[in-house]
Amino acid sequence: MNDFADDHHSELLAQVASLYYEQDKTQNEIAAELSLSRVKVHRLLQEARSSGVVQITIHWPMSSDLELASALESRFGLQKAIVLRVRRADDPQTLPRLGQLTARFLESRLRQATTMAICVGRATYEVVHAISPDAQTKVQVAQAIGTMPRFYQKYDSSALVGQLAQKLGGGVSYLPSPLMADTPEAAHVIRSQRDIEEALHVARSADIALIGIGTLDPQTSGFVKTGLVDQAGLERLRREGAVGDMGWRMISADGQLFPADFDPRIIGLTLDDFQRIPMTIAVASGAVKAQAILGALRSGVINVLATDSETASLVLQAEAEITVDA
Amino acid sequence: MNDFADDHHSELLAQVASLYYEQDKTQNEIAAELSLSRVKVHRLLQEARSSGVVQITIHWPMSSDLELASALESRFGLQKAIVLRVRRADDPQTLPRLGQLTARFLESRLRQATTMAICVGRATYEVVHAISPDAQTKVQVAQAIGTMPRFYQKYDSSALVGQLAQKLGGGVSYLPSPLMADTPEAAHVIRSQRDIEEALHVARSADIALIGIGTLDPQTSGFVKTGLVDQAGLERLRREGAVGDMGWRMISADGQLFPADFDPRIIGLTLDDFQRIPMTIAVASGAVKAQAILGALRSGVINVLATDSETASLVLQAEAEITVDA
DNA sequence: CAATTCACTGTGCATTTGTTCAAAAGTAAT
DNA sequence: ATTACTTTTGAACAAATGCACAGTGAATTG
Repeated sequence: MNDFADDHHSELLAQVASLYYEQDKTQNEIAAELSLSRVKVHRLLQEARSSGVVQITIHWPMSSDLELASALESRFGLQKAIVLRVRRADDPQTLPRLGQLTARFLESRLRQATTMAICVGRATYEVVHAISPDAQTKVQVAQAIGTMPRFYQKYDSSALVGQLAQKLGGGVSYLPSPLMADTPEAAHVIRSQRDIEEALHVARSADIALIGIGTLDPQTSGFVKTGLVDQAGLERLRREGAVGDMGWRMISADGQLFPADFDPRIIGLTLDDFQRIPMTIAVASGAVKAQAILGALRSGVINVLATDSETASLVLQAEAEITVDA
Repeated sequence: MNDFADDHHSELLAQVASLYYEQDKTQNEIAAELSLSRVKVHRLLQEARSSGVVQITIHWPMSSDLELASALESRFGLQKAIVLRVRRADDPQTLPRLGQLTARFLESRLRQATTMAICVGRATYEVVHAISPDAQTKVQVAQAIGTMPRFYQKYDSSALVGQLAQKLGGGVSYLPSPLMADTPEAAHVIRSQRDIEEALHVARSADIALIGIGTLDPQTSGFVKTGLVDQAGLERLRREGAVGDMGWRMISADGQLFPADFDPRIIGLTLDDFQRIPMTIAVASGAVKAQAILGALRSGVINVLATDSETASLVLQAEAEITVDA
């Protein structure tokens, strides 16, 4: 009953909105057509806007902040920095847009590549999502870390790998293993399996790697979301000097591998592996990631960083402060 | 150079649009703030709208046409008809919306199911796309027909199956075979492979099947898009009495399997297989599909039909005409 | 170099839109 | 049925918007 009435009402809203916005009629014309008063039409339009029946979206042009980019490049010796210019740091559109920008860069580099290794993550998901299916570069796509448990499906590693390979029209190398074994010994056994050894070898010998950077923020951390580490554990890691992770390898503020207790149990490429890959692209955006990004940049593992202007400023600022202190 | 200027211009457009539409400032206020004349602001807003920097979308409420639905149900002995009410038949939003509506129905039926078979297609893609990832029904998803060649990746059968299984949190049964073998003999060999026999068996014993309905219209036909049949061949099929296809099996106007020359070469469920599945859901929308849908309904293979009100009317009308003639 | 064109600008006025307010129409409780 | 209350309505006015047109200057052409 209520549904019925509601439905009719929002249908009216949509109808008025369509006449006004799509068919460019005046409120008076609409009022006459539907035999309503003009004021009523006006109120319906107001309601349509506020209730979301009419949605007005503004497509900001995507532009890079070249100044910040070259500042990052020279400061950290990067091959390339991609800095998406943003107005507000918390804009929910930032990550998809950064993905778009990064995807374009990646597409341009993929022509000369034969194998690409990828890690899961919200940011890398967006990059893969934004890759054009016409790219068709016949690049082999390799899963660089094991599959995570209980994670939101969208960011599942193997699915991401498959999707990308399909878009690029190339082969896939899955890493058929959990992300983390229960004990270091089990991890050793798993790593020594022929299939897994081979998959890791393929990933290691990639020309390009795409990874995300994680934080120790309990709201954001993939460690908490996957249940691999609890909030208390996260807090302890932070106290002991960890600032974030790259491909699930914890790093400290100075860019060294932080020896987390679970580190030997991870199945996937190590920081050294990533360092040996000719081009390692890290994507990360958001104020909370600034410290982690700084650590990642100092590690020397990254050749290309994609981020937003807000975060880039914070990173550069933090670097300047610490350098002055020292 | 030009890029730079263009970028600045559309940035201005976006800025003005944001101030006007998001921050509800008046054109006069904006003019003052950016030191432009009010007329200029007005013109920028016009340009922003016409150039697509500002996009206004109207979300029509989704409603079913229950009258048409029950007319279809009683006329063709369907378990259920889903009829999306549409205003214009050619609205590009129709298919996604129909997918949404069908997905909701499917989700409600999936709780009692253990296995679901699906066929590729634009319409079924939309249904799968609209399934909520929280559904988590642990249903096994089975690919009901082989994988097509050279098709737009988005509609690739195996990818669709994988995506759905992931959303539903259940297992997958791939059909590792091309859609069509080169000769009937080769098809026979392929079908007799253990893996394929098994995959077909899983699909056949599904509780629910989801299929699309194809037409012989050269613009729309998947046969032409995949290059399996050329336009001339399509024309010949039409002359000989075929009206469309379900899961790549051609049907005639009276709902019989039309014996196309390529039929024995297809690897996938047959019409008889689909008929034996307790609930076969067909999704199809668009005026060009009316004849094909009519044939499909008459075949008795379908238990549930999802379509739009426009197409539903055409189908009922065509049925009435032919019945009167006879 | 003048002439012509063309794209762009802003003034002034007509039209459209937004707001206010008092009256009307519901609603619920006594 | 009466009261006290909220909600909805549209007339009237104020504000904002849209448009036609004339003016400006830069670029192009004879």
